[in-house]
Amino acid sequence: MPDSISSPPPRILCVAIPTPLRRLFDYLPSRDTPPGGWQPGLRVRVPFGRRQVVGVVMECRDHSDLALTQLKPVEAWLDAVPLPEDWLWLCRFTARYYQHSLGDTLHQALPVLLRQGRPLAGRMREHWQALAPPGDDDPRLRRAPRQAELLGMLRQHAHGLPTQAVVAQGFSREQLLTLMEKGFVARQEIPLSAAEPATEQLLAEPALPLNREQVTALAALHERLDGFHPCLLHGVTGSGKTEVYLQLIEAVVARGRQALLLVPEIGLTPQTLARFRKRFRVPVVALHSGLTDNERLDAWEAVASGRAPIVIGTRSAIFTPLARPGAIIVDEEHDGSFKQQEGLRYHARDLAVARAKHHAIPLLLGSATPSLESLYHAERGNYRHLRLTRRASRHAPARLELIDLRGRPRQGGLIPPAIEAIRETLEAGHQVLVFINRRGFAPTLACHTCGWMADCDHCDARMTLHRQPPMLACHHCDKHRPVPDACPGCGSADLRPLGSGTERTEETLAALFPKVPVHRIDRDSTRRRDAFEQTLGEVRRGEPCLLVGTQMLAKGHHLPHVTLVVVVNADAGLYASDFRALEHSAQLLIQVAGRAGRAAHPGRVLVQTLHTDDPHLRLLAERGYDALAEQLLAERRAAALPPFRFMALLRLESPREEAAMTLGREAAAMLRPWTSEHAPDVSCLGPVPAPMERRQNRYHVQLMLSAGRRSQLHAACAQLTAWLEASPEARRVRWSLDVDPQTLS
DNA sequence: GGACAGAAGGGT
DNA sequence: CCCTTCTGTCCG
Repeated sequence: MPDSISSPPPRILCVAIPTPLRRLFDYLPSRDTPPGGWQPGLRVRVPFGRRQVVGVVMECRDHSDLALTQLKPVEAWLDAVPLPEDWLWLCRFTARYYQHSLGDTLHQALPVLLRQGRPLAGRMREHWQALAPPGDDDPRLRRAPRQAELLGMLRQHAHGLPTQAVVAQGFSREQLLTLMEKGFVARQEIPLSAAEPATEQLLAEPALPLNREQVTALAALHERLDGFHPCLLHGVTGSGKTEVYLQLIEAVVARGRQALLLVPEIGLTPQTLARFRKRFRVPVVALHSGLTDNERLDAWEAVASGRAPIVIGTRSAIFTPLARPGAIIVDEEHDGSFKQQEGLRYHARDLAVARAKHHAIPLLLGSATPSLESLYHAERGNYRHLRLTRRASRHAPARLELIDLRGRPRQGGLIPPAIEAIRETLEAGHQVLVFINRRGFAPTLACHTCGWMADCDHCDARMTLHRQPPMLACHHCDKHRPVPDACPGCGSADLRPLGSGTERTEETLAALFPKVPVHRIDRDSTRRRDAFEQTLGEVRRGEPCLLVGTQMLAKGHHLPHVTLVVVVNADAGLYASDFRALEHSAQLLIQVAGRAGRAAHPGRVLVQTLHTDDPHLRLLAERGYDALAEQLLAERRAAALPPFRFMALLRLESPREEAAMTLGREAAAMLRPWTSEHAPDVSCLGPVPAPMERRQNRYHVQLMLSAGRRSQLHAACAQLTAWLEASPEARRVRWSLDVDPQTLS
């Protein structure tokens, strides 16, 4: 030890490392000090074990609990300026709330290139400007109409355009390069941080006129642009929620602030994006899965620097740093895709609430079928409840008509009255949507001689029969095998598909209505990236046709010529063990129903069910989603389920059934006495086998914690994760904690 | 989670 | 005897 009186104490850097370990690691500063000194939020490259990783400095201290000789020095600093403060806050909050490793959280919340240690400052961007004076009949362009068009567009932008904007208009970088060679345009490299030229006019096209309800909702939002003001915008399909978002964003941006809009995974369509880009003259940054790593970093930087005032993105966009936060909007807030279902199991909508509160800015949650959580908050007055009940079209939303499946012959899952309605609709020159929530040809293959069924070898599940291409596939693991010619059990050739999936219904409909095109829309038919958009484009032209699809079709897409929706089977969610199943299937039914009759014609929705007398289904059909939601909330209250109690689920999985169960029992045995002393409000249920215990040859077990108070649940979760991290048995079992689980499966 | 080390199994 | 696979350990 050096003389501690004469030498200043060495400074220690506590660094968050991308590892599941829930702790920080101490390092000595490198010899080279960053220009602004050491401070939290700087990325550093550090030795970790036998490799080098990128970490983030979280604290600068004078002491370490470890001996100095055990500490390694930082290899290099990667940022001169710390990562954005609001982003660091959000990552800290997320890691704490979801009991996840901070290093891992930061890592996931960072664009790939920043994870890899790429510098953030000093990035350049290509910028293109038209050079030549207007001379439209230049011989060098006469045979290149696209280039002429591109040049024309560039001339309209006195300040020039970045490559990204040009590509967004449907031109290519190659065309720009050709124009440069011909001397029509000049290329410039400008620093990304250079401010965008100021736009005097915010709007590129005027806002749409609002109806009275929209005016009231917007006025309520305008009144409170400062401070945390959560609002639930509860509006039926087609009532103009998007226009309210647009005009709220306009107000936010006009005040020099930024707006963040979160949309469900399949909601970020080119149409949606086009609507926002057409409205505003300022840049609208879109964050979706199709971006390259470079584009993603550009977008991140554009928003973090404040250059881009509007961001639209899916779940992970909640982690975009905002230089001047002005409002957060979550569209279709009930949508399941906002919850990440593996690793860091965060809910983007819930983080949006926390973030808006932290920034003291308005929060707008929009939905036609709000989650019970949000309705509960609205009822208690925690959220302001804004309603839009009127549709833009003249027609009221279509009623659900329940039709009885019992004792009726089915063709591709459809019974005669449904087929008859389809025929009438097509003959009237309209389009039909058939909703069936199972892809493949049939849910399984069965032997009619011995009762054998195509079970998956690796899961407690049946294999789905596919025809295109023919195979048996398990939808819970990636296993597939050829379709057997004879029963593997008894050798009989009498193997028959059991039930219907999208492929079979498509086939049946094609046979029943040979003159009408049938489009199937599911994950299998839309593998190719543009296939879906292409089909939708064709459907929007309005010729009579049949659409067969899974929930991909149910959400968000505007299908103005569909006047009949048939739901092949509404029963899946009615009697499921999962306590949210009813809520989710009601939301889905209403969403599907919303596809019918949006424009000139009224719509019909036929719902096939074996349970026409089911009280929940009848309530939904007769009195609508809000009435059912009211009822479900009362049931949740009586059963002490969320949103009346808070929940966390410990999931354990192992190739050996006993290993997971044993660890679950030990965890419960540790937790029960601990909670009775420190968190008496917490109850601990289980461990029990998960609903589908075996998946991909791994056994799944769960332990459920619930509490009336968030703080006590949180304390118990912290205790549990700490115990698991220290437990030697836990290393042989894969475990994860799901705070506010969306499903129990 | 990832990298590695040492132990265990199995084939030539 | 060597090579692959499994299991346990540590990470500052």
